[in-house]
Amino acid sequence: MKRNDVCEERCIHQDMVRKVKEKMLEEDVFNHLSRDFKTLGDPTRVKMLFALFLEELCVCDLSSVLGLSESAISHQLRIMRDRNMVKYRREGKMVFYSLSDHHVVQLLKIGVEHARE
Amino acid sequence: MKRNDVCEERCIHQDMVRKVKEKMLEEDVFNHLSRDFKTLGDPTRVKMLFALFLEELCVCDLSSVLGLSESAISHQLRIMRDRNMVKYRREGKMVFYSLSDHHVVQLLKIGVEHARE
DNA sequence: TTTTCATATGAATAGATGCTCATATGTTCA
DNA sequence: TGAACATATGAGCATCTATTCATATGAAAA
Repeated sequence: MKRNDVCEERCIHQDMVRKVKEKMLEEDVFNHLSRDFKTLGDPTRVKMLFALFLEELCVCDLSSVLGLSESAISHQLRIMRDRNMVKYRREGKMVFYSLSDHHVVQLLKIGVEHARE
Repeated sequence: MKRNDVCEERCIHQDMVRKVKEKMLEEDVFNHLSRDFKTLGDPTRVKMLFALFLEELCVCDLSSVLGLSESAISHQLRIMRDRNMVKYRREGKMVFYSLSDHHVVQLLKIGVEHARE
């Protein structure tokens, strides 16, 4: 028979655990949160976002700045579009990308501070 | 013959690209940065960090809070120890973990704000 | 010392992910 | 319309990663 939540014994600090469980956020919030961090958790994407923080750029520009294929850049842009981290505007054949969210800028700034220490 | 950086033609906005390239941070900074974000980019780890933000907890407590095996928790703790995101203290047979870095708290807070919108 | 318990860790595996290549879409210009 | 070009996307593959299971370590109690 499987031990259930209530009759935990062993090393568990029941009071602490109960208290923490009550204060934990909803599953969805954690999933959303970790998905956003994961999006920032790739060197290519973080470079792209930093570049877009400096200037609005087209796919070709990003490709040149990062030294990666336009296909690779475009795939990553799609991911960041889906996560609402970048927005775009079309101008003729080109598509210009820029950051869509001020939170991204905040996260980048804090991250850079931390990374530099 | 491969086209080099200087004689790019096509769609590239040379001035912008040059400007952005100059302002880009060092490779190491981006790698460190993305590694930190990646560490936050997993539901299990983000839950663990949030729980540790609420209370100092032992492995067994975290296992109970998250509903995951102690082995899984321990593996994740090791990753976060290596990234200097959590610290620990031994007390008898138990090891208590807590957050080691105020940046982590900042990142979590901004992330939660964003995730909730 | 030996046993017990809390934690740590190595190996294995299933699933996720980033890039490349080929191809499709959509816009401009001839 | 058709050619040229910028971007987007699907498939495939190599790599990475989170968990499980088995085992090791380390501390306390018997």
